[in-house]
Amino acid sequence: MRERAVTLNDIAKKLNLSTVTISKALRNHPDISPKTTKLIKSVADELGYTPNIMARNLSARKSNTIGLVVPKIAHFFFGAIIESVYDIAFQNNYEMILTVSQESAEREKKHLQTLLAMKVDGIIISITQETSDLSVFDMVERRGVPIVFIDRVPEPANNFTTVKVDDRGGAYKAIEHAINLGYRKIAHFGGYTNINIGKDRLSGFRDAMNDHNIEINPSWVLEGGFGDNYGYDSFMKLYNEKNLPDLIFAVTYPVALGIYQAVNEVGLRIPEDIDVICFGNAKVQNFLSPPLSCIDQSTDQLSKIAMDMIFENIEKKEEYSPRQVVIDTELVLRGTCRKFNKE
Amino acid sequence: MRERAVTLNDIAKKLNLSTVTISKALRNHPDISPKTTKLIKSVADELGYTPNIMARNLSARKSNTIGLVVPKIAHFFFGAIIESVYDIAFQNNYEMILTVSQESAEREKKHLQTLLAMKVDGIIISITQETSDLSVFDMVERRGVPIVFIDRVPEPANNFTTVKVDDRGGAYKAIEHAINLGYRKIAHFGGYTNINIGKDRLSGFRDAMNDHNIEINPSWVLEGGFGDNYGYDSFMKLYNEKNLPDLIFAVTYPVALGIYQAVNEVGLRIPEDIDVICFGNAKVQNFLSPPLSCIDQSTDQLSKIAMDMIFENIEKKEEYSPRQVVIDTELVLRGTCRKFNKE
DNA sequence: AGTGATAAAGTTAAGGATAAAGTAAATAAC
DNA sequence: GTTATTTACTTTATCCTTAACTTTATCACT
Repeated sequence: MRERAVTLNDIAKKLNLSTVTISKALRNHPDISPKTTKLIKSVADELGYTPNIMARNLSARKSNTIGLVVPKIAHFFFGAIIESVYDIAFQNNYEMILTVSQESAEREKKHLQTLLAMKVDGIIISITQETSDLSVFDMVERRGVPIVFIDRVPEPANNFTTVKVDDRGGAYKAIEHAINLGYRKIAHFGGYTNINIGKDRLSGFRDAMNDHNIEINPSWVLEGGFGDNYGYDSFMKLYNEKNLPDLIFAVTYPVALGIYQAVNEVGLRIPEDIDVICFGNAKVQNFLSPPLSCIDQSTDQLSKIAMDMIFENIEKKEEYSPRQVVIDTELVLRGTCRKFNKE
Repeated sequence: MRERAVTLNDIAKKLNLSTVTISKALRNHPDISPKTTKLIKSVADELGYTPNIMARNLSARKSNTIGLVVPKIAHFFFGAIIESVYDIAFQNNYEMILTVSQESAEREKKHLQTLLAMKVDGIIISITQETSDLSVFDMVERRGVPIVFIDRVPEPANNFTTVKVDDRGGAYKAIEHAINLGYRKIAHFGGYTNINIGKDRLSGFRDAMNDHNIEINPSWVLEGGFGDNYGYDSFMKLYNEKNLPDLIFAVTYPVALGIYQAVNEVGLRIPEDIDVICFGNAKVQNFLSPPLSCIDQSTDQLSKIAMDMIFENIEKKEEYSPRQVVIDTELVLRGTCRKFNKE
């Protein structure tokens, strides 16, 4: 037996009141007397009323929903972002629509259109590796839907509201630390440089090396991915060329995982034979042997700031002007990149 | 400058046609002549029309949205479930609303109500550890909203549609394999037994041991969690008691990770000093040393079957009757649990 | 010429909730 | 005792789209 959902109208009929009175009572509107409100609420409870959110949204021109667009899910960083964005949304009585671009700019655009059509109140997005056409984002802004970029942001960013980590500074900090420990032969397995995270991490590496007058060996500066197979392949390439550095700075932790695997396979040891540090922190790094040191980028902080800006933007609307927030990274030293420094 | 979204009405006015004509044309309804349809579409394009999905949903009493309720996000298994459910939804032109119960039955209930209020067309859920009141699920069914349980299912399950892995069989297979390799001193770090996955994995362990006439050492059968700290603590407990088995069967892979960490800390080696196998497969297991063997439960298969059932149920509606699907597991041997068998 | 069928629109109502404006009765103000 | 203000509701209009029905025009056939 199917049960039709109870509507305001059903309650209204039962009590011989108008739908609007019911609506107001349930929203604690002062128009309605406490006595009636109480009565209405008890009847609503009894009938098992749940508001039809689509109708409410249509009427209110607001959905209490925020849309999230990420390039991937099954990646620790984005998993963590999704989780903390979700948590904050939930605490603020917002629902979240999750969409995944799978690194396709076309899908990304489609998702944004869908989110607009769904009348989300705000959008948080981490763009794809290949996103170059920024006009979609302008369109979103023209529609008056607040959009905040997180971690992977468009460039130039000045017209957009963005939060990201200090990629260049983080990389710089790590490399400088390594240099101070005595490392000289340092490689960088970098990502794509058309996206800020790839470019900035590379330039942090470069700057740190240059500032300390250490020559960069071009054959040690690779470029081309963020995944474990890229780390694996890159290591193997250098290994086969018998051209291994002392330390590899990996652009992401999956790249470092690929390195771990390759190192294991060829029978070398970390950190004795080859050492590794990476950008990005994931819980599993603790369980590797040795535990992997990294540059931590707080996903909680990123999400919190992004969501705060979204909420502020939703309230202010017209007067909100774009801003760019850059948050600090933290060097987390575990079992790698600790030369001369082992307890 | 804020732009109001273009509606059917705007197009209608511009062309001096009725809204309905526009609506029909854009949906390729045969009522409208190809010529007019073409004209309307071009104007819609030019004005940048996007349908208001909330209005459409309200009118159609259907949302093209499916709701997903999981206990956690930042866990490989659920991350993978989310990703593949999302992919299938996307391919079928559905959106996905993700909600996370954080293992709280109360939140779970609230999420289900929200999803109903949002008029999702179907719900996929993996229940919390503490869910005991099944009346919420009955309520969902009475509302005519298809609901499919995935992996963690209520018990008894006969009134519900469920997909899960053969937990008992998978555990049995692993233990039997270990016994055949010569392992005798086998421990089980189990989860909570009030949830099917904890209970069934334990009984697979028990049955395999009994069937091969191997006595179960009660002090090796622990119970109480699915997370890494539980694995860590449990190992440490046995270690301090100087009561270590040869092989530990961990109820989940995070439990195994905790074991890895503890083993490392006390300076033992896997698999030489103590060996591990776990239920559940995650990519990172390949990057551990040694790579962790496990019982693989195909998240893709689980999701695919769950979604197929949801779609079928959405179409059939009234006549759909609950069914329970159990899919097979696969033993994945990597670097652990391979005694006498090392190449 | 008159009937019927078909094509291509148009009209109305419904979906459920809410904002804005309106009304009647009770209370307050002077 | 008349006017102003509150209180507690009700009525109406709106959000935008779609299903179901109706109208008008055109053409074919007897």
